[in-house]
Amino acid sequence: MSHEKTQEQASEKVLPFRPPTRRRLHEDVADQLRDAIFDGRFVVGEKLPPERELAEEFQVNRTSVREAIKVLEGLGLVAVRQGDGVTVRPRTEASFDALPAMIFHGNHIHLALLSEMVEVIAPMLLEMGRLAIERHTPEQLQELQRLRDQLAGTDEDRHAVLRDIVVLLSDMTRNTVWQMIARRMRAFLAAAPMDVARRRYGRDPARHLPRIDACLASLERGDRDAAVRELQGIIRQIYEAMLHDAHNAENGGHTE
Amino acid sequence: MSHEKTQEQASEKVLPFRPPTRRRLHEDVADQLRDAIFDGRFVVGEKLPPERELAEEFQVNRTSVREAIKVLEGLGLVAVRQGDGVTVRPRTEASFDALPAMIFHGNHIHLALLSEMVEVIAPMLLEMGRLAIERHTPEQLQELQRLRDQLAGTDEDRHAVLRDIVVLLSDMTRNTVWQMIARRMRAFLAAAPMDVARRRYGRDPARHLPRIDACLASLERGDRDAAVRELQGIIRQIYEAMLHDAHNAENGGHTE
DNA sequence: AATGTTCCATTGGTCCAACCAATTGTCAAG
DNA sequence: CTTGACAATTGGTTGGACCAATGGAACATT
Repeated sequence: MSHEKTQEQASEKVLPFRPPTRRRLHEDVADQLRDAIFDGRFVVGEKLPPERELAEEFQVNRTSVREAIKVLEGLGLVAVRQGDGVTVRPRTEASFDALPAMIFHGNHIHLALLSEMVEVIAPMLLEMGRLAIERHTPEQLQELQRLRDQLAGTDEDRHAVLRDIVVLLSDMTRNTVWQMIARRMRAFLAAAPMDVARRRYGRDPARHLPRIDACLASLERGDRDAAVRELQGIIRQIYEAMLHDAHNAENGGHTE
Repeated sequence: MSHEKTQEQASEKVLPFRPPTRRRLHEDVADQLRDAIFDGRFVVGEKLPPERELAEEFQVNRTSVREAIKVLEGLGLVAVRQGDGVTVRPRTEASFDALPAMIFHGNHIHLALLSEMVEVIAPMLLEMGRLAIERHTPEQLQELQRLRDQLAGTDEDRHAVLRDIVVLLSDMTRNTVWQMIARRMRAFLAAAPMDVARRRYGRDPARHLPRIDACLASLERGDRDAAVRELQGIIRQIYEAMLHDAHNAENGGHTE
């Protein structure tokens, strides 16, 4: 396994160092345009200013603007037509990959959309876990135990551990597509500035430990149905907590 | 509703005209490179030839190569590092949007991956339908009836109708994320040259009509649980048929 | 021998200044 | 009113130049 040497190993033993991620001009431009679109500064169907104008506005070369627009096009946010211009596409046509930015908007959180996202992710996790319980190998189970212990530890970034668990679950399914989804999910969760909700409500991933242990125990007994039931419990717990937080935040002032 | 004028209306009354899809150079380059990666002509971790070399190879300007690489980067297929080069990333890091090309490879179909895809899509459709049954409006139900009749009709492209049904279901969920997923799904299904399997096995979307009618009947009786059960039946039918086809094709020669 | 330093070729990032090509609206001819 | 030619607008492509980061090789230091 694990011939993935690119970014996989980086999250093997995670230190709190963030990669210097040198920023390229077109990325900056793309981000600003993206935010402008989500802000509603450009309405759906509206045209962006012509490239030459944007280049002048951003004080960069037209090339950088063009590359930025390539990114937006890839995200499904705009449609480009020669001779006509660049028009904003409806949100529902956007790519999955655009969701993090749609939801986490600087300091602001799009709570309604976050709730909908959770509503989608929850059943996905359940199905993924169901398959994982069915198809895992002993080695993977051992690895899961290791992560469980990390979650109990005090030095670790527990949220990072939780994300790794999700990825491990997807590996257990032996399904490439689930693996892809889980990795995108990890990116999404990592991008989430959930510290806000966490600090306010004092959530800690470690609170899932009892249920996780119960699930693992069921697995070792060979009782897969019981394991699935426990899994359902865990996911419902996470699901309801997130919705609850979102609802509270919605009523109790902004998340800034 | 329906302020989405970009591509929504196009699929409203679908004529068998395919848009002239003006092809840009960088798209062609991107496609070729993408295929080369999926073909294994570039191994994971390997570096692509430098931009200048590729430009010469493709007989295009370096700019076009760069824009192509932006696209691949957006799909999560490659990682770009200044001074180092462009390296191929592991498949599991790829974006959802890369899946169609990963599976439908010119004349060839990646059957194993297609099976895994179906395994993922099936439970998604089920959950989507469940929510749709819960939350639909009378107008949407009426629209669904209309589509059902189209499916029974003889003039329509029945597979297109089926895709529209999926999108309508997602609209019924009132969940933006499901809507996004469904629209990407539609694109995926539309890109699928399933004619192959269809012709070989004589599948026709209309064969789902009895179950669809049963489901709609349950809904009108107000019996949502029964409707969900019928829905499960439909999805299982589709699911098993697809897996069956894939398995048969795998054993019975190539799909070319 | 091991380690740290300097230097340089390679490679992506950005810029500029043209010109090509498609789209759209205008306006005159029919 | 319709048609078709024209011109302005806007994205697409090109060639060439220079900047900036990386990684390895040669070299110096310990």
